Amino acid sequence: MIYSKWTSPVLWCLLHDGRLRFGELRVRLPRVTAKMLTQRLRQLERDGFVTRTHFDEVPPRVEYEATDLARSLAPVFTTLGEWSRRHFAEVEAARAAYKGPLVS
Amino acid sequence: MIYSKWTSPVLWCLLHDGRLRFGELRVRLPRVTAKMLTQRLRQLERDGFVTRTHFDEVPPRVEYEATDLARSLAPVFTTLGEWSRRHFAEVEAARAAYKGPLVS
DNA sequence: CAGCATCCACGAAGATACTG
DNA sequence: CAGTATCTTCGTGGATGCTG
Repeated sequence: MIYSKWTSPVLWCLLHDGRLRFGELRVRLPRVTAKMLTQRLRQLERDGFVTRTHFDEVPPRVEYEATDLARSLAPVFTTLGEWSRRHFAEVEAARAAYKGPLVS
Repeated sequence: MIYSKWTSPVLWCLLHDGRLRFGELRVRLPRVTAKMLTQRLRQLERDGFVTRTHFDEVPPRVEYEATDLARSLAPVFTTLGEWSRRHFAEVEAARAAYKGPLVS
């Protein structure tokens, strides 16, 4: 999950704002393409993190919602965020002080 | 960090087993190539997570060790591990039950 | 509106050969 | 032993066009 670029942002939106339509997610994540958004949502659905509800209307409406399994990730997000707030400045300091060969 | 394939495994070895030589890391991570191991170690050094100690001997000896900054990541590893132990079975169950289109 | 199909760009990673 | 150099492979992600 973490390894894919847009999974966390998508999940974050659904955890934070509740049930959302495809287009509403696009508004919240202006840089994501429709293709990638679809791919990530399918994967999240397959893995049990979101539910997809399709309404047979015109124009079409599809809503996505985070599951309890997704909500169980809250401590992971919290711990990562805490670490970042407390320690990321040290990373930046190390980078500024680094004198060795450039990292590819 | 998480986004790169070998960063976590390398860091895990150094946090778990202490100071290690380049070759000792290769033994613990048999699938990593020397090139990638070097790249990740350089990046970890640049970002302040490991120290590199070079001994001017023949044959050469280089030792890597996790810093306090690396050790500060312990809660992140713990939380992720806890989540996995408690919930990964649910992901596998969701995958087994999934009937939709295959995810690229 | 919510997508799918197609093609393309790019960077991480792998394979292999060589070296101080 | 601990790398470096070079080439190739692979997969994510981006851009564009089309459709029920």
